[in-house]
Amino acid sequence: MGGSTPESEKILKSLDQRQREAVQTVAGPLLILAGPGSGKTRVLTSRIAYLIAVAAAHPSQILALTFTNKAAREMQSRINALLPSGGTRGITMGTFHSVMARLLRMELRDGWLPGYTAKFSIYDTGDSERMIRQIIKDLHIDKKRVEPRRIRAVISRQKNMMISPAAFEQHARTPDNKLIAQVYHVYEKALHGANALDFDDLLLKPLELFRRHPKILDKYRRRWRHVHIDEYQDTNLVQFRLSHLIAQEHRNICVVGDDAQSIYAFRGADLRNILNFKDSYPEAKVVMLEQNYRSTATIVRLADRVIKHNVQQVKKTLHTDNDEGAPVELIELETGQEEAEAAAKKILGHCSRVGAAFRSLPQYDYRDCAILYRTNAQSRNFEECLRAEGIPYRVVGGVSFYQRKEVKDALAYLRLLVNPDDRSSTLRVINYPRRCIGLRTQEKLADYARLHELSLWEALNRIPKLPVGAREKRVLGDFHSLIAQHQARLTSEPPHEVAKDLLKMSGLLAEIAKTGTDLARKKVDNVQEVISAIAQYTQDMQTGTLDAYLQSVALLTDADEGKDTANKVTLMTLHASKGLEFKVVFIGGLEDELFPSSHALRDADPKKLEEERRLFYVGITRAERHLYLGRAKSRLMFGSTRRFQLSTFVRELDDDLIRESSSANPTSTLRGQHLGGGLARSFSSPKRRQAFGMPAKAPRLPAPVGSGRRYTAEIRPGVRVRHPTFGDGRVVSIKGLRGDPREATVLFDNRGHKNLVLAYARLRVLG
DNA sequence: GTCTGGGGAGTTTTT
DNA sequence: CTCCCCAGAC
Repeated sequence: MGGSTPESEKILKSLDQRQREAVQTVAGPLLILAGPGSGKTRVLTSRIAYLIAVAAAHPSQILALTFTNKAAREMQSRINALLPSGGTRGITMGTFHSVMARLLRMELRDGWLPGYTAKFSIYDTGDSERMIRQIIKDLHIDKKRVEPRRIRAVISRQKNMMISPAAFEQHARTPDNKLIAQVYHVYEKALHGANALDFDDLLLKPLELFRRHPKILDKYRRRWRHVHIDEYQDTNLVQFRLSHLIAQEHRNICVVGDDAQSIYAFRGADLRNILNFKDSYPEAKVVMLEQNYRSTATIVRLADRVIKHNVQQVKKTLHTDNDEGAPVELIELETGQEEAEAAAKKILGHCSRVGAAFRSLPQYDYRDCAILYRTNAQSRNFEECLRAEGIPYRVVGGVSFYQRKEVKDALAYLRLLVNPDDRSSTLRVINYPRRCIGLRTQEKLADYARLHELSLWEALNRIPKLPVGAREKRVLGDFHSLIAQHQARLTSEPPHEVAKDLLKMSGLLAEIAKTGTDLARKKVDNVQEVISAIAQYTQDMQTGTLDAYLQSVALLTDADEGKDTANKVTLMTLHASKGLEFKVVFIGGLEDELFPSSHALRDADPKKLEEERRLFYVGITRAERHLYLGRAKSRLMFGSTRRFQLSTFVRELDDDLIRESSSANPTSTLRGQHLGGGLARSFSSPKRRQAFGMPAKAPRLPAPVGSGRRYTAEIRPGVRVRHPTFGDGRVVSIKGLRGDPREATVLFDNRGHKNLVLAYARLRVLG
């Protein structure tokens, strides 16, 4: 193994001693405990390349599980770069969920799991919730008592812990849990009846498959001789069992993770996987990677101090040889808008030629900057400010392409083609667009189906027998033949052609286009894009089937879409930032109840608080050179302005770690730079503001509305405004503070009076 | 039975 | 703004 070849030289060249040790351990269990910025992705990719180049493993023997699809793609291309001869094709790489979905698609063809076919639908959280809502209705449960959202979460948690409906029912003590157990039962049956798998099933079903059919397990044990799992701290019990089943015989399993970066406990991630790795693999070699190559010493020190406040953790000492770098700045301002402006100014300071030159710092690209926040809702302020400043940006998450309503509707039609038993999709489109199949008729259909243990589609196959009137039979028949016809065509014609026709014939495209607005056109374009995506995906007819497309699309996440090639500032949640790095990072909303979230504070559960602190740690360690922490003293939340205290996470830190600063005016940052180590005071108090030549009162909410610099403050009675769908009109009255109106009554020239919530309606002031 | 429109509520994080 | 619910019109 020690033999040195040109390829192994190349692979090992860029690594330090510890990293090399990890890479060269090619057999047996290996646990790599890697701090942030320690080059763990590099180690993982080098190790895989090394296995292929030096240890002569065949690529197809390698299984590499990543946290996101994007990480898998990146890893693939990095490995290819290390192995100029190529030959990496055949590596099984992807997220746990996507790899298992592919496996199921292969194996379910032969009916290994009764009732499921290879054309199963994948239900996302929304679909699951929809099902649960339906079940609650059927069971006549009062929705006020246990809301569907919570039920879904509880059920998911049980599935993550491999607790069956029966087992959950046995241990259910509270009336709520007894109710949920009941729903859980029906939910599982409904999924099965719909030939559908939720996210948890994508992992549970392979487990079941392996248990029931040792032959299949054996096949994969022999196939995947080298198992790699990245972000191991965020795996759950099912994932542990799965990987253990595959690896326990050959024991070539390499896991990489950092307990301090575990931020997905709410989703079932179980730290015991990484903490107790040695229990399952006592002979495991452990390599600690503690040197940080990413961030300045200042940032590393801050991260280290933050995480020291957690009791629950493996002792690790982060260190770095990097330079001190700039101080971390805490920016305290009055409102969320000002905070967003400060972020924009800071970014301009780094990315504009003037700003960078003034500070005699290297000029960065927009793509080197990121704004991170706790909740998706916080992106709005930042977006508006960046737009007003003309700074290009992209928002990761939020409403991503595949989450838009029109896209989901289109996908529901297509899912129905592939898997007609798909109940959630049926209910979604059976009366959309309107075809006179009302709730009563749907109920009767569902009742009939339940009585005879049929799926909705199977019930539709027996329309003459349904207990509905003649008119209803006709409309149901029309719907049935619409789907059936296109389904038949799918066997002989290209999928995108069939999809195009179905979306047209169903009336969906016309329904979306109906209003004729710009927004409508955009929605139509989105649906067209789905059709072209299918065309592209199914070009390779070997693997590119419509069902494969639909299944892969269900597993796409916001973090996967990013085209990093575009020179734009990245906006995303702290969760989505995991694994990424940026030269300049701005973390916004460092206030109690926002970050840490109210949930973590309210429950006074140290575990939850510690997870939030780890999230802060993750955010801090994304920064390579410059880190800014933003905080607003009051913030608009749920429609009213509330005061917030500085985040516990900042208060608990020693003062010398962070420098206070303010960028309420553009030069203050620049000035602050020349103060050296000294403390630039916060500009938030009137006295201080005046001392720095600023108006004593903080300017009132300059909230830009829509594109351009239109502020809600300008909206007052008598003003002419334009609405994207209602056209022009005149403001009659406003609700809320003067200068900070919340709602406006507008008399439109063609539409009469409308009440508009300004936070949502994209009103533009005319003139 | 079905459709329309007004009213009310909704925001942690996500494979 | 979007989703859901409910009353009342057709």
